[in-house]
Amino acid sequence: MGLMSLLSELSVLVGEAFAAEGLDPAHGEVVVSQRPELAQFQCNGAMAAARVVGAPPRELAGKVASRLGAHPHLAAVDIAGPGFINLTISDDWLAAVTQRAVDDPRLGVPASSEPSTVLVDYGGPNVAKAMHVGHLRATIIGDSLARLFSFLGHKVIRDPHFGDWGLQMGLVMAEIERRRPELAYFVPEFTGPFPEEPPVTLEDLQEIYPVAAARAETDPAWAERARLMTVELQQGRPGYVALWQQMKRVSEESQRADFARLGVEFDLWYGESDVADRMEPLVRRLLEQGVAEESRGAVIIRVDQPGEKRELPPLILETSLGGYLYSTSDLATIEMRVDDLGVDLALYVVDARQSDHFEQLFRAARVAGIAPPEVRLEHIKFGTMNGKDGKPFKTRAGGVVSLSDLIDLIETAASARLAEAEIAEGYPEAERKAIARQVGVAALKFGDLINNRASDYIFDLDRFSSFEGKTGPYLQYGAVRIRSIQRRAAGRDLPTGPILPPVQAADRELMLELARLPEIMGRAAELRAPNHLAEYAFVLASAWNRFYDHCHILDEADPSRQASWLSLAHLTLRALTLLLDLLGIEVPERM
RNA sequence: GCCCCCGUAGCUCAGAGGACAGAGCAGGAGCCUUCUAAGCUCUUGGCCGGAGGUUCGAAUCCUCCCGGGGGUACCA
Repeated sequence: MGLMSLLSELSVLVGEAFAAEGLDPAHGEVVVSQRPELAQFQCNGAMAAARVVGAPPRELAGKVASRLGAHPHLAAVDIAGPGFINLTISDDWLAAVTQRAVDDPRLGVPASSEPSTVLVDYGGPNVAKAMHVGHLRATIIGDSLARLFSFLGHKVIRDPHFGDWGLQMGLVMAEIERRRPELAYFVPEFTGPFPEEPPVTLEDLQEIYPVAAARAETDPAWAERARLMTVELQQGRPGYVALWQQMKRVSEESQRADFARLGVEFDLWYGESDVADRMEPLVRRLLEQGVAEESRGAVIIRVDQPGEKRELPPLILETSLGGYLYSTSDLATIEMRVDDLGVDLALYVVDARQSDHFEQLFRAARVAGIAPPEVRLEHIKFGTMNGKDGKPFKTRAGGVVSLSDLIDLIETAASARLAEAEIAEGYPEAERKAIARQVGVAALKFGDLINNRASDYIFDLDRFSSFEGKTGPYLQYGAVRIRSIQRRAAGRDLPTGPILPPVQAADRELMLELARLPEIMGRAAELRAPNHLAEYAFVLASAWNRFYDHCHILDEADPSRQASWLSLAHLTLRALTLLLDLLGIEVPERM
């Protein structure tokens, strides 16, 4: 039996008391108290249980409480209100629990007893487009979830799933053709060799794509041309494939650089085109099986089952021109992920606006038998990042803000803040730059991840770069303060020692906060909600900062108390560093 | 029209059916001869969009309404 968390142990304890009364031990679930001035923990089960047996809740709570009263781990057991059982644990036990975390490389967080293969599909860059603010959320939420599931013992596969095979390719190619029809790529019978150098730079593509997208709106004939070019690319026309490969290379270069600045790495670098070979056989098979059908010249799968509450249009697999869509590649990608990668759980970290698409896609995957029932497919949806005006975040000129510009903005703000701080003055220039980068990225990521992912949120550079209060840098600052103490303690050869029972509110509360780590991680994973990690990291850092203020470790006269506090500081740093790592945030040595 | 998401303090946002609804910022009052003040302490501020319902108990679940956003067959 592995380590149990404090809350699970308490729940077992109270559950046994319920069982002794002939009731379901599940009623014994213990949670952190909502009324800290009354108790540390509470159990609400007596009210529900009382209903089952038809007894007065307070009376039942009293019976359970009297069975718990003498337990050596508990310092106080009270009944309050309609039948709350309030619990306060003994300081001795709290110290023992904290010591257990100190001795555990996993800080008391158990690894999953049923490890799965979890694929996280996030980032979603498109060929021909540099990443912009819209990619920020997908990237950092997905990255955080990937890190969390990995820490919890799952096999995680990170895949950005490039958009590289759809109509956007035809649109861009058609626009390049319009401007430079003489290029070899467009000569019908020519099969190469084609020029080594791409005919377009990333800047060109940046300019071309929006123009092409707009032209498709106003010029139907031209749009048709783009569709046709898409189909011909998918069918392997040499000139288009050559051009496509060059555009892809140019785009990927900048995207990898953006991901690198955010400290995000992937295990696979797959895109839609990587399942190109599967699409045609898949569509044919589904037609043969009668799962797919022809309708209005296209091949579709109807996804409305009898009894389905949500009506949805069919999923289109093949256009009337014979082209494939992202629906097709998404379905083929599910097949690949299930058959070749053995995925148990796939998390699609994609904008909430695509929820209909994923509902259609997942239903289609079920009816087609591509995803067996035991494979879980989930759309991890998130809201839009808006500007101060509540509308999608734009530059002053009204353009889309590129991801690298956004990172520049926040790093510049961090540099400015650093320049104001007298303590940073003596640092070498290189270190100051590194700190500005780490602080900037921390502010950006934490500012995003602290929000519930489902809601839209407002990005306000001034607020994000104040670096005070509930921000990424606040957490880094807390951790850095511990490092500073550690350096000084090492300089004076001060040892760490066994955790002693707390002597005041500040160290007791820090220990209590640390004991919540396992439940927080479990909940964050279950809800796929990094904001629970972020919120807890802030609460823990606050508890540390209070402790820092009230308990002066280096001045402590009692050597064993000092050694205990040093251990507590070490543990806090490990917990903070771990949490920040799960949020994708680095901790500087000093700042 | 239909479907999905969101309306919580001046602002930005949390909130696991439970006890008087929380945080950060902003506003007010304090704390640097002591481990980094990017910090700490205290404080002002809310009929949780509205109306019903379920429940011992609802910001949380259900229904309707109002307001905002998004999506709705060959874009991603």
